[in-house]
Amino acid sequence: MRLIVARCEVRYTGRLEALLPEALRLVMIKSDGSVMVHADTGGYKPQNWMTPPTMIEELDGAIVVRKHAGATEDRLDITITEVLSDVTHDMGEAAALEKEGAEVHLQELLADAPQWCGEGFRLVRREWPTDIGPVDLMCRDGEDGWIAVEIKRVGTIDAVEQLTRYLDRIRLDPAMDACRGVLAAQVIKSQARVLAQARGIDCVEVDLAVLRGEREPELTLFAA
Amino acid sequence: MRLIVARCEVRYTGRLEALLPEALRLVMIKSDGSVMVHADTGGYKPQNWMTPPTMIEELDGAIVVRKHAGATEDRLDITITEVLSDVTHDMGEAAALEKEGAEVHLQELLADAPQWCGEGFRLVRREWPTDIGPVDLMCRDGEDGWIAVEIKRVGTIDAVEQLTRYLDRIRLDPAMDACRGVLAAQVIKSQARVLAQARGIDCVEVDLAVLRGEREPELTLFAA
DNA sequence: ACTTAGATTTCGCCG
DNA sequence: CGGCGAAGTCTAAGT
Repeated sequence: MRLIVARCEVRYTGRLEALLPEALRLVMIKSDGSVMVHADTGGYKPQNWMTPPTMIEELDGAIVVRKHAGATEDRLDITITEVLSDVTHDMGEAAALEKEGAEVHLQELLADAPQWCGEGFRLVRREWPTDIGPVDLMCRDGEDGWIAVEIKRVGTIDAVEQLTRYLDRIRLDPAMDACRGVLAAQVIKSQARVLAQARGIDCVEVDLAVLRGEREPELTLFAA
Repeated sequence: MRLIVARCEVRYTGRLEALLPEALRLVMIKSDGSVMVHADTGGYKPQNWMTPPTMIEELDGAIVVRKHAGATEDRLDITITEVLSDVTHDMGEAAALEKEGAEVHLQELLADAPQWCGEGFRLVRREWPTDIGPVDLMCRDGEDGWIAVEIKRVGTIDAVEQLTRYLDRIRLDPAMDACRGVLAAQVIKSQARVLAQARGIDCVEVDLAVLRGEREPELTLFAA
């Protein structure tokens, strides 16, 4: 990884045109060809960048980064006027990130315990195929009724639209014309809840800690 | 901006749980409180990060970054075992990025020349309000018919859904119950085109260079 | 090569 | 502060 702290001007030409006037910035060049230009503020995002695969040329105080982007060419022009620091570190391979709590994980936990999506639910299969894409879970309830379950980390209006499209397709099959829909998410936005209700789709908020059995569900009032 | 090249292990607890096993990485700490952990590969994204506002504590070889995230707390634990480099640069304020070619520019250009959205169109107003959000352009045609125009850089199926939701609301007004819809974009995906046609929504592909008057539209065959 | 869907999306605007 | 829409979104997976 090469780290250049320098006074520079940066121009991007590609999906749009952008110019960074001359100022002190960090230019980070990774061994995979990534190039990022960071200011000391502005948070997470680089002010300018190019993702791999790239071609990097350097002549004099100018760094040109190129990339084939379909028909046209993306191009990053870095003009350096003063170098404060320019160091390269060999970092080798860094182990990958181990994550837990993403949507896929939620789907695994709910597949193992579909009753959290609705009383008496049992799993028929995960990734139930339709001609416009797979439904996360397909279940049946105590009366053998079908239920399509869409799982999100955050349940938005888009999730309701997506589940609606699936239900439209599924119900074309006469054997499943009464298929119900359930949106299951860690958080469900109120607007999504309203739209779901209007379309007869049930909403369920699920708690990761409860699903993992780490925490008891909230106490039921008037429990025996 | 502080740049630390070090062997470290990083743990994130917040919206999910994540662990980065010990390896050589770059820890970037911006003066606005942003913290990013980059590997030498993996492209644009840091392997781990926290966006401002943050609280940063440092004790011995451990850096702890905290942040209030609603009810709970987000936390980044960086455990450093070997420091290869640790430098701080004062960069001052970096000038902001000047962009051109984003959706807002497309909207400005089309607002000035709505005839590119349809023959005889004239603009009534930009950002026409509905109770679920503003329509990009509201126009009327030669027969005084209403047309809601949704503008995107890339026209996808989601854009058609969005415009459909707007039209449903707009047509509730008896004076506008015949309001038509137009999706205008630099590129329109074929799936979006199919869905739009099924819903009676017109699609228009617009060319930025033509809109800016930099280039003539394609020659009309059999022109007089 | 292209399309689709997820993301600790981030970011900005407006209520 | 929450909600919504855009982003040069990026990225990984499937076709």
